[in-house]
Amino acid sequence: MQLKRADVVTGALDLLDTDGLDGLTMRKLGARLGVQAGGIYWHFKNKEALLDAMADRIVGGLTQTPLAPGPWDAQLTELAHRLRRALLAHRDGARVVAGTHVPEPNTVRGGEHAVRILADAGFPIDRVGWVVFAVLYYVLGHTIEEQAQRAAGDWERRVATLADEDLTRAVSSTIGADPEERFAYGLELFLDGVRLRLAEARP
Amino acid sequence: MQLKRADVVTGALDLLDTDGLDGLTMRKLGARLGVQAGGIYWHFKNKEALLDAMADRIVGGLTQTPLAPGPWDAQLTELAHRLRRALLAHRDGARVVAGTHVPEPNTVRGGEHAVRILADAGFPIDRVGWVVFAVLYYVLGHTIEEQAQRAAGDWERRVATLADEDLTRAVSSTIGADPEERFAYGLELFLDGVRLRLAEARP
DNA sequence: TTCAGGCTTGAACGGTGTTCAAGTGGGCTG
DNA sequence: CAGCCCACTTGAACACCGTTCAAGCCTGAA
Repeated sequence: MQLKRADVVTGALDLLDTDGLDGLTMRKLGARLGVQAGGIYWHFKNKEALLDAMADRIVGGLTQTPLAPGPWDAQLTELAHRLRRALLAHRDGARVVAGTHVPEPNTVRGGEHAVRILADAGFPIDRVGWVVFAVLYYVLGHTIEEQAQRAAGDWERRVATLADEDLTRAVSSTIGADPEERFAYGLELFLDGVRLRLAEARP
Repeated sequence: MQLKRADVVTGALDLLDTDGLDGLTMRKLGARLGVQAGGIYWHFKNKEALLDAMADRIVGGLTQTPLAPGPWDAQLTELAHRLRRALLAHRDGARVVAGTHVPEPNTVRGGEHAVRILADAGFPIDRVGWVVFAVLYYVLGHTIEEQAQRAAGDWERRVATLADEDLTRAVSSTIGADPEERFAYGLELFLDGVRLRLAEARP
């Protein structure tokens, strides 16, 4: 049985989970697949193309099970949470998805979903994309940081040297918080703005 | 006159502007500074440390001129726009700042500023950090994409193949929009959420 | 003028992504 | 069943990367 395109992606995601994005090397991937490094280039013209395929696989399950019917804001919240969970499912998943912006099928499908939710809710169509991208930036940024545990330690060390008490409390209450609760909070901030504009836009 | 730490950072930012982050190489930087590549390691123990210093320089001017007195939301808006402009001032500036999360002096100072604005406005202190980071993720994400012109062309090509008309309009009205206007719009979405919570928190 | 030490050299090391002619082997065709 | 085709793999090379380090240079102080 020879290697198929999908097998390479699966192996690459395995390697990503064990070695992280910085440890994801064509030679190591070849070894895991029982293949020479150069052989991978028959399936993908680039490492970047492979990363794109990995990103698409990561966000693949997003629209697998249909969203429960309900108000638009509940649906959008659900979609954002699904995205975060999909990113967290693989080590450095957020970095992989953020780093590759060639829109592959699953990515497009996810975006389409988000657009339809807002459009159906009556949101001005030429602002829908602005909202979707803004939320996307937030989700990616939050999740990248969430997976970067590195930063937390540095901030913790730095916060001890701070004179300002408000700053100290703000930082420590942030790095000590439950990530999911923090994520939901920031998302809700956004949705408030969307609700406001939606109320203005329609009777 | 020998090389000083600050000269290396200046040269690195010059090279960043001409060659981009991916073209920023220790050997090329050495050539620009009239120095062998290895010599740079006397000033910075790492390329990462150099990138940290570059990031700090990029956000250096943020709190240079004091913010005009006024309501908290105007000040926060001004700070966010300053950050965006600072990131845009150098090629790939957003990627450089986003990629390095070791908090150096200027970064801390900027965060301190944002925290104080919200704290002085009466925002619950243990939620201030959440808001600041959420806004930061948005600014970085938006500006990275803004500097990645690559993506726009890909989306443009992809949008032609889309069946859904709403999606087509949403995408084209996004990539065709004035980036600054789009940036301000997304930021305002956030601020609406903050205003709402501020109104609830105090009499 | 001498000396110390801040700064630089030059070469090497191990690793990276990528290319490509040459080979292999599994499955269809005659 | 024989043979061939071509999808796939090899193995070696290429150019470049970040990083290290002994050895030297050059400058400013004594």
